[in-house]
Amino acid sequence: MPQDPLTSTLSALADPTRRAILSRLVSGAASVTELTRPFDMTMPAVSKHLKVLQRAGLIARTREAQWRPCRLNAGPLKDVADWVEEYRQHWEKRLDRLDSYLTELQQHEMADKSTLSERQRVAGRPGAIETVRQTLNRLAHKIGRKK
Amino acid sequence: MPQDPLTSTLSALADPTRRAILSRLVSGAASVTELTRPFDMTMPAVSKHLKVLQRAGLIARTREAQWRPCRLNAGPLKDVADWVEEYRQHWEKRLDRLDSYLTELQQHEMADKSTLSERQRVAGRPGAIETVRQTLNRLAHKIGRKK
DNA sequence: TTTGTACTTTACTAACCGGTTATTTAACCA
DNA sequence: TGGTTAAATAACCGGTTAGTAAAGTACAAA
Repeated sequence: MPQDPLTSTLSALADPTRRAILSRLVSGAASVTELTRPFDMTMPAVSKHLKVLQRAGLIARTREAQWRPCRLNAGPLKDVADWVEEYRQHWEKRLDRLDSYLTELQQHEMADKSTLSERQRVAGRPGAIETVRQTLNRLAHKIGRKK
Repeated sequence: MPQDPLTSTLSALADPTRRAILSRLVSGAASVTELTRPFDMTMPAVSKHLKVLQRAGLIARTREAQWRPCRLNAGPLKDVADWVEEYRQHWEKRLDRLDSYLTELQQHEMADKSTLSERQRVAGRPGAIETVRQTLNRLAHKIGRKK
């Protein structure tokens, strides 16, 4: 079952051994033996990691006599960078004070809602403050970071 | 066994459902029921995903009567952005022609090496071209992208 | 042609993952 | 009090993953 590219890239990266391999390949192509050396691990294990990286398109392999050197292919990392970039405004604390103030208000709004039994059914749907927050987010997206 | 933060963040992101949850939380806090709605999945399943996100520090949970609203915490995403940034020069094809030319040379170098049996033992250790490439990489790092 | 080197493949195991149903906890409401 | 709702927890299941040891493949060296 082929998963979408971003998922397979992130899965490949979600392993410290594989990230170390990529970081080694920054300084140039390397054989499997050489890639195995720094790890407390057998060669077949590294061979498997390489297959994962290859299926994610993060490395390319050629044939050179009895060696099968790997070289880095960073292309898929751009997708990761693009994905994470969407969240930059959320970790840079640009509008943070206002945002946490809205969070406060929102909690009170939810609390108020829950005292009205009839309204309970629509709990979880955006209220007025939520709407303000969304507008704010869109605004921040526009002015904060030009795509 | 607690894995390092970057690993647990990337593992959490390596699932389309969890990424969709994060993207939903951009527009504000949400209850588990609300987060479950868009998916063809039971609430316990989503609850598990939320636990993974929480352990990675990507969401925070509070208590509001019988609801347990989640809100986004993008902090750990900065680490991902920082990690991937190290590879930007490798997907932007700035020095690409020169790099692939060096790759060519390097392959010949490896081939030449393998004709000298005595030198075989040091196969995989950087040769002259590799050294050039490393210098080039460091240079590109300095001029290509100011941290 | 034999030997050695680099690597892959196979077969296996233990742990983990993503989902399920059923049960339990906790808060609100009538 | 007893009933309803939100969510978590427990127990389970099938598929995947990360490792191993051992056998197989392909090329080079002597």
